[in-house]
Amino acid sequence: MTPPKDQFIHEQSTSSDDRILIVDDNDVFANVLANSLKKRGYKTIVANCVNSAIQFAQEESPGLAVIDLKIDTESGLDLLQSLKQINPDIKMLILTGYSSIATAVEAIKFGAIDYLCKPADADEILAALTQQKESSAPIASDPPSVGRMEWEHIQKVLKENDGNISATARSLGMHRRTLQRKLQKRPVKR
Amino acid sequence: MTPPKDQFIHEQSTSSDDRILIVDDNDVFANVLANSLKKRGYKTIVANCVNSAIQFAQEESPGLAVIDLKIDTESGLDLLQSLKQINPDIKMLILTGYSSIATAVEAIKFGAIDYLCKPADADEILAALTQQKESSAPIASDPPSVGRMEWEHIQKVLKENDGNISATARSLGMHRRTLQRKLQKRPVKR
DNA sequence: CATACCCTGCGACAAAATGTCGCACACTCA
DNA sequence: TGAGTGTGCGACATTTTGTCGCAGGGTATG
Repeated sequence: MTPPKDQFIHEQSTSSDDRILIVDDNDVFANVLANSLKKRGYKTIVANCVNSAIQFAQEESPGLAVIDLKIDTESGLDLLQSLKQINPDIKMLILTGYSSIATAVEAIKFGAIDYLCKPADADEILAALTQQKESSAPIASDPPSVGRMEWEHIQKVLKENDGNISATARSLGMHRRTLQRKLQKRPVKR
Repeated sequence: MTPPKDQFIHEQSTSSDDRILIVDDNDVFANVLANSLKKRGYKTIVANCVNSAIQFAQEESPGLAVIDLKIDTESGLDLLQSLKQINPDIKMLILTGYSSIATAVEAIKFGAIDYLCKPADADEILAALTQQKESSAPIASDPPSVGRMEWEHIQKVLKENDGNISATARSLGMHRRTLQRKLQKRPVKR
């Protein structure tokens, strides 16, 4: 219901700020995100590897980009630089499940506008991309509770480990017993 | 915004790159660090509050600065901007025990050269300040622990609420007392 | 200047969650 | 068949929360 902007974005130089390049080697994730963004009135371009991302950037010159940190064996950080070279005005954002302070610092240095951790919903991503800091901020609904956050994260890692509870616990640095108990409990509200 | 690209800095204008301003409300820590840096041939200036830091920056115009994220009740993030105004060429670095991606992103955006977590030794700090670091992409192999995830999420929401603890607790559906306790604790590693 | 509100730090104590050990049992691979 | 790994779960010591409550600071407002 809410078309993108309504303010002062007339001069959008050569690139259009309503075309978003999504780069993620996980097709499912990329497409889900693409659809969410489309619903909000943006055009999306999905790339699942660095090369096609670069190609699309040159051909379509999107004004915005959402990039995974780890694209197969390649680094989203490197891609940041490539895209910036192609279009110095592009607004990029790193979105990752394997976040770390070190990579966040590098990402920003390389010109990323923000660095978000999965899971992040489309609204959050758009807010970061369009840098809608404050002013009229209609206070987006409450953020997920910490419990919800934890649950999501556990589920994600669990799937990465093919449901192996022991491996998940190790990877998360948590005791298997505790993980078991958490899994038995509530999917957590809110 | 910070133009991430830059290499040769011959003209070091008015400021000298061998004078380091250290800002930390913990005198013990500040002095220990100061001594370590002195041993390595640098001149140091220690400030334990925002005001004196600004004053020293104006009087001594140091070329480098190591700033704690939390200086008593004030934010090192704000100080970054003040110092940058006084001397646009200053190379600043945030050093904190309460690190988070949210604050790291802001620090870099505000012009910090790097963002390190305590404990960090003098060599590490110098390497970052003089930008001698190997610029590789150390993408994590394990996902963040649930504890880390929680910490990051809390920090993000806290930032959205301008540091208001009560509001953050409400928005997170968590008890204020509990939030306070979590914030006092150090963020978990990994 | 009194009053009302909201935020903050922190002590105290019971309730709930987690860390740890340990054991039984299933399954797979060489 | 033995070694290695995964799973479910009981039991119990520790920790971490949930709650109350109080005191102090800051800020509007009548």
